[in-house]
Amino acid sequence: MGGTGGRQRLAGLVLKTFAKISFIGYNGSVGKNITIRDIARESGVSISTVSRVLTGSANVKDAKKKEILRIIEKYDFQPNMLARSLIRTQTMQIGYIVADICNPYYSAVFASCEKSANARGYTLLMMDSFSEQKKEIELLEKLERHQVDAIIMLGGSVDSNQPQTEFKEKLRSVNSRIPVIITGTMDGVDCPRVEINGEAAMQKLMTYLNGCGYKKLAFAGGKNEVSFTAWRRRAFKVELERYALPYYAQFDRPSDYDIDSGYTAACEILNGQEKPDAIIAINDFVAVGILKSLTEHGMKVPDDIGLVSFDNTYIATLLTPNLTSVDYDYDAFGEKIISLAIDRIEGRETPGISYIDSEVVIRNSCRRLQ
Amino acid sequence: MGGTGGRQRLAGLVLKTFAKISFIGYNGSVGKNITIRDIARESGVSISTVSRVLTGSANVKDAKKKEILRIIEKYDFQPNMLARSLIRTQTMQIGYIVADICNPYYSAVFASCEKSANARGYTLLMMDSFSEQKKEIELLEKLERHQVDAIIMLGGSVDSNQPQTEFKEKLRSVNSRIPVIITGTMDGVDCPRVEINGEAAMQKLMTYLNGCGYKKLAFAGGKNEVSFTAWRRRAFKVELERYALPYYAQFDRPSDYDIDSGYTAACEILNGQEKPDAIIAINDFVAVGILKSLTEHGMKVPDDIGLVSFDNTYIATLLTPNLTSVDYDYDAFGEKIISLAIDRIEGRETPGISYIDSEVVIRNSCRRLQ
DNA sequence: GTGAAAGCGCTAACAA
DNA sequence: TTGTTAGCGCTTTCAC
Repeated sequence: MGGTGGRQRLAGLVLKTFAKISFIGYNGSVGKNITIRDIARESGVSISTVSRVLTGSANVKDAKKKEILRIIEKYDFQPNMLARSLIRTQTMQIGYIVADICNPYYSAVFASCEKSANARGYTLLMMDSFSEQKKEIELLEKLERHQVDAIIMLGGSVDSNQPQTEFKEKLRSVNSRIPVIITGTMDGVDCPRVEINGEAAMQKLMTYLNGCGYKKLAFAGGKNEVSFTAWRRRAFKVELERYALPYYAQFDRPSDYDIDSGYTAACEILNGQEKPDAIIAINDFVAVGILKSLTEHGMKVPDDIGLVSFDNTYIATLLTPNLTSVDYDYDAFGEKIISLAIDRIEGRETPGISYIDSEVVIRNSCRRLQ
Repeated sequence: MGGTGGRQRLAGLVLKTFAKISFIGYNGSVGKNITIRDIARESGVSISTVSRVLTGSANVKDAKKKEILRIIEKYDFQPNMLARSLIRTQTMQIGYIVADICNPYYSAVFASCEKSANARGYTLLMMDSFSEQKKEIELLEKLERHQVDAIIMLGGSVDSNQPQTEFKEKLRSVNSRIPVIITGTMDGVDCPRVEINGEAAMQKLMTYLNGCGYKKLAFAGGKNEVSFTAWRRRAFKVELERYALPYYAQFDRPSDYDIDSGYTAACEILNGQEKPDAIIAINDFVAVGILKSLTEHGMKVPDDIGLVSFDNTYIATLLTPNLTSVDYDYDAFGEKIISLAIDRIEGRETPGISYIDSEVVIRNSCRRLQ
């Protein structure tokens, strides 16, 4: 390549020839990728000395150091991380596969992870799987090609309790070479898992509802194929028993995780003669749909009926009334995920499963019954 | 390194010695990074031949190709992109700096960009600047170190019309080496820009409102330091004149871009004797705050007052009533940004500025006045 | 159709 | 404290 910047190479052979004389590169600047070698030449030292000031790996005489830094500054030189990573066999990058970054729950967790990762010198390489299993497998491969130091997976297959042999096989294979951290309850794969303590969350919520005096509880509770959902449904029943509350089969509705699905579930719940006095939504989106349906049925929240949900995304504060919702400690969530990843990267032992705590954030969608 | 996988290196010298015999690596697997060399050896060919089947750059005899692919499959081998990128001086990665990924507007644009980029063989390297200028500068440097082929910036400094010399200088410097695409209206830097056509958006909205028969319009319109905001405010006044509608200074309020700020602005607007008959919010969050305030003032939307906003994020569909909001063509937005980036990467000419169209999505927050 | 060899930009022994 | 050198894993001439 000689004097040609790499970027110009694409322009083809003709340009390449030009380049040796004077290539007018992108934006009219002289196209030339500065390297450590150029810095060394202009500073009058060897490349190792430049490398030393770049990495701080050894002492360099102050005068030289100053001069080198001056030249680096002069060219706004940034060392090539590809080369560094190649030789260190460490990229300081962590892959991040998420089901849907537009979902506020996932973006909140991501933002928290990004902060924790950055604070520890790592960069996240985030990719959206759109919950497609084929895409998840592709992304695992892509991240491996990019030599990420670890991979984090949120949502999608790792939240499912269906078979999905192909995915598990790939996950196992990748995980044998790169630490993979999953959230969600997928088993049969030897990755550290971070999970919201769903039973505890449901317990806290039910304690609150029982304290309010609600007796006839409905649950728009997500799909049973999603494992965390199945667990919450189980916990819901356990808690009903604990407080000696009746279980109404017609109030226990499966749902998807979006607004429409909440709307439909609420319509079904409100269909019969008997009405619940409070509804639990599996997440804030479902609560939105429920609220719409309630409004259409002429029922006021919280006057006529209580409404609560899980996740406490900012959606809960968007609604009128503001929604009482179960909050997870998102900061701790991200921190836990990242520190697990780094523990694995650095060869430390990690617990097979870690739980994230939750807390009921009380707003205005329930009231104290007499 | 010999037989030791890079990842284990961190464990220190002791392990390194072990490694030569039989290193029990991560998760109990034998730690060894498979390389093209291993594949070549086991397939009985040279590394160039393996490289050829990996890249498809030249013909390889079918029998050999099959055997090589078999061995690749056997080890689930993924070629090291660091090495490939280093030699090709091209990473097929595009850096993406965004002000706040948790904001649904930004996450929608990002998701669209990600799809377009992937479809064209590129990967996005997304980083959150949290709107901090210092962080933005750091991220520009980081992305340059990572040798991204281009950089996209959304929100933060590129949306500001304040001085910010330091940032502009860095941006100019980076942009002389790597194509940088910005959204927003920052000038004085020679980057291709993609912008929502704010005047057209305001025009369409005002045409709609005028058609409904609204006469006394209020505008909770964001900060004037944000340049797209300033443009919209200007357009707002132009449109008032066009339809011969009066301008009420007390109805033209600055705001931030969040719920609370919308709430405050609405309170100020509703403070006086005179009331507007419709309020325009600079984005959906602000509309949420306005709606809260209206509800508290006992005003019903759309019966007593109209409410519209910009951005048409999913928030617009969360509210009751569903919000009429100006939608941008998000698919086209992402596609435009990415294709500009790739045009620049590949050395093609690009327009200095490209506009994105908008469209009023009519829902239930306005009505036709008599 | 294939292999040998040079080298992308950097780090880290090893020598001096 | 510094320079020389051998690679990291791959692609790509160049020669056969």
